[in-house]
Amino acid sequence: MKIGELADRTGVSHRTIHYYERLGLLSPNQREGTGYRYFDDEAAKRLEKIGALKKLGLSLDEIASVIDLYFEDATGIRGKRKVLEILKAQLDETDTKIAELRRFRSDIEANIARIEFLIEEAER
Amino acid sequence: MKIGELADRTGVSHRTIHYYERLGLLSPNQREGTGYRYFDDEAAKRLEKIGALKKLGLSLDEIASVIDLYFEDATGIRGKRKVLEILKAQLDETDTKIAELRRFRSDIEANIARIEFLIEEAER
DNA sequence: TATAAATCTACACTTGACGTCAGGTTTGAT
DNA sequence: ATCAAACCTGACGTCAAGTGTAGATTTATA
Repeated sequence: MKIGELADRTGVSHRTIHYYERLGLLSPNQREGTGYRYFDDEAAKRLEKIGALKKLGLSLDEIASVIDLYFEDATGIRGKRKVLEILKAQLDETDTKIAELRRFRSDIEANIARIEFLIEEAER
Repeated sequence: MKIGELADRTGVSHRTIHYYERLGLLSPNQREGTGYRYFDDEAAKRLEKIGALKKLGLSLDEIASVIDLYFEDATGIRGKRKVLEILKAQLDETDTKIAELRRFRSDIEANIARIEFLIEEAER
């Protein structure tokens, strides 16, 4: 598919796709003589994954350095250990983030309880 | 305490503190004739909370509009219900984010398992 | 009392992540 | 064949979130 369709399907603007390409986050699988970019379905999946990683707070640079891990094919065992390392680091980071969110969550709950108490008290 | 100490204690640069003040995220509790800013302990807590909210992905503008909820004193029951609403919305948001992170986490785990399998296979 | 360190204001600069615009090429529909 | 729509590149603009710098003032210390 061409860039327009990819943009429509993913909700990512074509200029943003250009930009991501320049950063090495994804690349069209062929450009033939004409200059037009042609993408396959994986490109759409990559864009989705990029969005998810962004939501996690990763910068595009950080994403660029890990995105390929999610789309490696089964061939090429070379470097797999390193991939494993990086993935495990990501796992740790994710756990940390979850823990932080949990703490934040109970903070909010405490605040809610406090306010609810105040309201109740005021109503009596 | 003066801005330097606050900066040291929170790890937020004095320039950033100035910047936050301009955005209405926090304000020194007095400035007397001299022009120097003097902060109390609450300022440090506010900076911490700002950091937490940023980590949740809130913009400084959004933070400015909710930060006070966390530091309201017990007086003034007026509007408490609204505060409650906002806090509950935040709670929901937080839950959503936690859920997203969990999904992301199991994604990573799946990838780790896949790669581990590949390595093991290659070693045999 | 001198002088170095901390602080002030105001303005300019930076970086990341895009968006806009202009001028040119390619494609698709008639 | 033509002509609009889609695409290309490159340069510039923008917005958020800061950071840097200069010149002046205030405070702390020897």
